[in-house]
Amino acid sequence: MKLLAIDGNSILNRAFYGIKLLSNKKGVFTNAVFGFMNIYLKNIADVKPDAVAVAFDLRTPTFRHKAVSYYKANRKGMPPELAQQLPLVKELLTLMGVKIIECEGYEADDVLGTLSKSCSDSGNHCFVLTGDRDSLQLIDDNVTVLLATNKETIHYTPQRFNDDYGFEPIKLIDLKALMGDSSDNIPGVAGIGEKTASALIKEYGSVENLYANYEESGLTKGVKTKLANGTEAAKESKWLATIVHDAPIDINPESYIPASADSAGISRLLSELEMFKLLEKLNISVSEGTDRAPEESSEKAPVIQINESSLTQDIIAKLTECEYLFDGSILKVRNENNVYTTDSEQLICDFFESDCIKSTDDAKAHYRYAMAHGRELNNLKNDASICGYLLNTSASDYTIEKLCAEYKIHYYSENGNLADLLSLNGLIRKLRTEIADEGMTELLDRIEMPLTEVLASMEDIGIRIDRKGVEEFGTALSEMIEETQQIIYDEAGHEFNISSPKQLAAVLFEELGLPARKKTKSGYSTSADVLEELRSQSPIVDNVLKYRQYTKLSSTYVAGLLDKIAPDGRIHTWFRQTETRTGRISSTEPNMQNIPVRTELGSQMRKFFTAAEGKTLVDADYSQIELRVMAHLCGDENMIDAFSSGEDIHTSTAAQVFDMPVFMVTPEMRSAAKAVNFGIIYGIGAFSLSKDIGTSVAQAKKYIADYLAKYPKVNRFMEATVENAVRDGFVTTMLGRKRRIPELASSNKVLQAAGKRIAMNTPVQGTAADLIKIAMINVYNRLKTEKLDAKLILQVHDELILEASLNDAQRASEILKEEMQGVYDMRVPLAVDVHTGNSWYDAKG
DNA sequence: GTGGTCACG
DNA sequence: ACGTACGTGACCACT
Repeated sequence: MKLLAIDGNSILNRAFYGIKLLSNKKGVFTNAVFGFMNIYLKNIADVKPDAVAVAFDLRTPTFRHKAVSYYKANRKGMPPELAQQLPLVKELLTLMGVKIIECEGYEADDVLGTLSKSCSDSGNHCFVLTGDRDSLQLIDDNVTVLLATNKETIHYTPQRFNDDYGFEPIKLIDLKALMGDSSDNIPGVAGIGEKTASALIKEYGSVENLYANYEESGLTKGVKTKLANGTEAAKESKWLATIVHDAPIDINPESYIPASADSAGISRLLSELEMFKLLEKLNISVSEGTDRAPEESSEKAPVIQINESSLTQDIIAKLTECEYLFDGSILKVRNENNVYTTDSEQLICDFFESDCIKSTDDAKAHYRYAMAHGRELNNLKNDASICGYLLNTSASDYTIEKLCAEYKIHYYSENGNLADLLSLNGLIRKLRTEIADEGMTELLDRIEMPLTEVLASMEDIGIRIDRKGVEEFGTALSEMIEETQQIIYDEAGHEFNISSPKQLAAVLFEELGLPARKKTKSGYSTSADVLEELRSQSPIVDNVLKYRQYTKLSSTYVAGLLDKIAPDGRIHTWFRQTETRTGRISSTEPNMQNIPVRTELGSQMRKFFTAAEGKTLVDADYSQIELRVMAHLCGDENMIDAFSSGEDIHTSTAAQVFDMPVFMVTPEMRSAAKAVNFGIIYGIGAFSLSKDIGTSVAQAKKYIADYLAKYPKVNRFMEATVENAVRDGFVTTMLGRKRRIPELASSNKVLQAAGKRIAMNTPVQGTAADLIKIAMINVYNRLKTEKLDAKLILQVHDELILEASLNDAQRASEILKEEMQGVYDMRVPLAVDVHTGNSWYDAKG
């Protein structure tokens, strides 16, 4: 039979360091569990073993075994992020019916040594799965070592080992006895490294044979002396390097045939860890682990007896409260034990328009449906995914099934395709309770739910685009690309793929010998900031930068946008409301929030976004909203005064930091102050600031210190925010939006520092997001109630764009400005710039 | 699918 | 010793 013997500690280690730190919403780290299971499942599929044993180190206070005695006792312990995952993996394996071996005083590799030896002796085949090359000594005809590396798992048979090392596997012990291994505290022979050791073993076969014969050999004097001095060390090291094969464990492979798995237990554990992909891979549904929800308590059976019937006008008229789901063609409404379905557009719209209080999922799509049919959607109070998002902005998605698992609500999978609909009631009630507990009810009712309708309307209306103009721009770009490409080929002396960072790096840094500064994981960086520094050294650099700019415009903007023009000649982006960690909305297919503006050439794109015939665009953007939010949140008088005076904030900051009157501030000083202001919002760091403004780190440090001295409450606010975040594990915006920050619980300094920057930035960015969302809702409602021919069509974080009839544009722009400025009572004024124009380019002012 | 790069606020 | 500012999405090369 086939036995798969796994070095649990080794694989867990590899998993932990190979995958970035992940955690569930409670802050439990999960990356090692995730990685371990991936490696485990992959190898189970490859090997198809009859039996599986997973060995873990077990160290006890009373050291009985050599390896533990003192040599390994001083090894660095596991970081806490990994240590806390160890019991989780053991629990998971146990639930899966997999046998775990822990033997007091022995390490995992000793257990594997024992198991593989006994398998080999009894004619069974053993596969040893580990990340540790030490175990390669166990290889023989009946023992294959599966070495897990970052990329792949290498199957080490005797043949493969010989190909790699040039001697038999068992002699790996002798190799280590000579060269030593610092990570295992094996001293080896002083002065003998890998190359010499390997040559010696290839020639002499073993430490013993080497020492019996080396004196008379033709080895150099130096090597002979080293060997002579290391006689004892070699013997001791060989003993240390030898994996034992007589650990007191059950060696009968039959004992390790897995027991049946506890699906419910696995489902519960993995749901808790939010590892839903893994659950899927194991063919277990999340619902298997969910108990009946407390709300649904025991008097109700899991299967609800449902009366299904067709939706009718009479039923709609009688409904007062219900849950419904709608996939775009079939509407399913639930009320008590009744489910009503229909595919009639008429009935669907009538239902949407009815007074019934509604709960659903994906509200925005339903508003769009209603709008497309010229109808309304009334009294929609709850959207499960929006609720889920408010409670945890970091999840990858918010399906009803996952939310049920996460919030321990019974998921009615017994009821087949009605599971989502029947689970919705309990789920929404639970999410509502949690939202209330966390003080986010207003955020949900006053901002996020009303916003779904606004976003639906914006998507539905879209923005007109001049297809012909874009096509012509594309043609011009193509010619420029062609031309630039040819020049680059000439300068390089040959053709290559300029778009390949790898090939470009080869040309620039190897063939042309330009100095490479920054490295990436896979080679030298060719990013714009690196190239910028090299511009003076070769004309090719400038052309590469041009090529990059042209191809970016051509592929992402010209081709990308042409691809998204709808039959009505307009672009209908998708606004995502449950995507960002901070509370901003995002835009996809296409992304309308990153249309070029910063360069002259790029900004030409905006000329093609226009108002329809007889209409105009009105564009309003907040000036420095994030700094104003900061001033409000921290209450610093100096900063508030600066904004209240109407002075340019960067100039004013420069005057403060450089301690001089405003009229003496030079453009350079203003620009440095601007960089510091950005730094303050992002969670300041001297290194990055110095790079940004091209000064020394010391100088940057001084700027920051001077800044914080002038704005003491900014400093205090930052410190308090981080302190609270570390204590609570989350930060909050002005309107109560929360973001968990698991990085703060990490023991990794780099991650911790990142967590602190997130803590400093999120309340500012998130509050600005809250404010513009409120403004959007108010603008939308004002335009509607005042019956203006003007509609919101785009939001770009601090900017709102309307399409208005020429008649109503003036009034609409007044409303826009008024609502944006007056959105919230702040300690500083909110300034808004408004412009009107036929194209986005013109309306941007 | 991931990493590099670059567009935006 | 190491990595280096916050938040996004799209495209390309490469594995």
